[in-house]
Amino acid sequence: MEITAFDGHDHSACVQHTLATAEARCSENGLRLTEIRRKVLELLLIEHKALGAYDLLERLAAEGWSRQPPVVYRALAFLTENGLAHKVERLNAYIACAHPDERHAPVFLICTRCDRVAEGMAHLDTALGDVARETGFTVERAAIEAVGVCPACRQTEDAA
Amino acid sequence: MEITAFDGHDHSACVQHTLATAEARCSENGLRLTEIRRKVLELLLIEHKALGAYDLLERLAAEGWSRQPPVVYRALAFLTENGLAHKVERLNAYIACAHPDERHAPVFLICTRCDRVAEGMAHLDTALGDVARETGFTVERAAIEAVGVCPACRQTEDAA
DNA sequence: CCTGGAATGTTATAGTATAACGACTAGCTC
DNA sequence: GAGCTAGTCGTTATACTATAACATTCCAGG
Repeated sequence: MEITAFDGHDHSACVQHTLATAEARCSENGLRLTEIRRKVLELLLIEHKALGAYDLLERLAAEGWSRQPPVVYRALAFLTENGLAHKVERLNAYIACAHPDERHAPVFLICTRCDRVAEGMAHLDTALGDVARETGFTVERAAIEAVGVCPACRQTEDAA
Repeated sequence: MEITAFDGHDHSACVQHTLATAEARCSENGLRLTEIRRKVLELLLIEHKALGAYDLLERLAAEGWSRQPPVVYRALAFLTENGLAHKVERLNAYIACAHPDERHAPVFLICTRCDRVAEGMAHLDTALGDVARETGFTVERAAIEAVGVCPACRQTEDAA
């Protein structure tokens, strides 16, 4: 598993690669990655952290789009429904999917110090197997959200 | 692990027992389970499902409390901070903790058909061990939220 | 073409949550 | 018991998040 949010990495290449992947996946599946949807995904990728809907809306407005909430909520709905982004429920914020190629239950590691969010993957069987089996509950989708301290912030605090 | 939400069980006994446990825990720890906090916990226990803050507020108002949002949000903050209730982020709703005695990461099984929510427990090591180890992220709290179909609803649908 | 479904623009409103401040109370110290 | 202090509660106002509804435009397939 790769988890890049807490590492240094070539970010502009990472953005371009993910956008290209998203375009490919959409055209394969007959989905329309329209200009605004692409732009929202790009904003999420560039920022590389979770952004609130109204924060995104400001950035869209700065580039000439309308400032009406449905503008951004519709784009986010498209992206989340098609596995290109996730909502981090705990933050009421949205983040580009870091693993769009693989079917997975997202695991969000939310740093309470710097607000950055890393996305890992969990296998549902591992995380939920026992519970689901005992209850007979059929899991359709799941997410794990953990709050804590990322390595960088921990190091800073330990030094202090 | 006991998971009672999808079973039949003696509900009034279950409510009384949990309230008694909560009182005991609070007095042990020097916490004040005031009248309104106790009432909110009782409402959550009686309903045995996730309730929205404003839904709770209505019920409180029906029993003579003020209808101002802070009334219920403050009680909910107390209950969630002290492990007596949880917020189900996915639903913006609150539910009494089903396992107040044990330190755990809650696992919510949210039925999309009947809206009932069952709470299981996960061990953080199991659910998050790999991810946390690889990244060096220090997990403070975590929750798993799964949406799907509960056994009762599944049976109904299979029959149809 | 032209037409039907998808996407977008816009207005309005619904739903969720907290800031801020004053009044009151319980428990503590002297 | 008087006075202090921290916590709790009542209230007003407001901030933040999200969607309903409907008109208009776009565009792929017939």
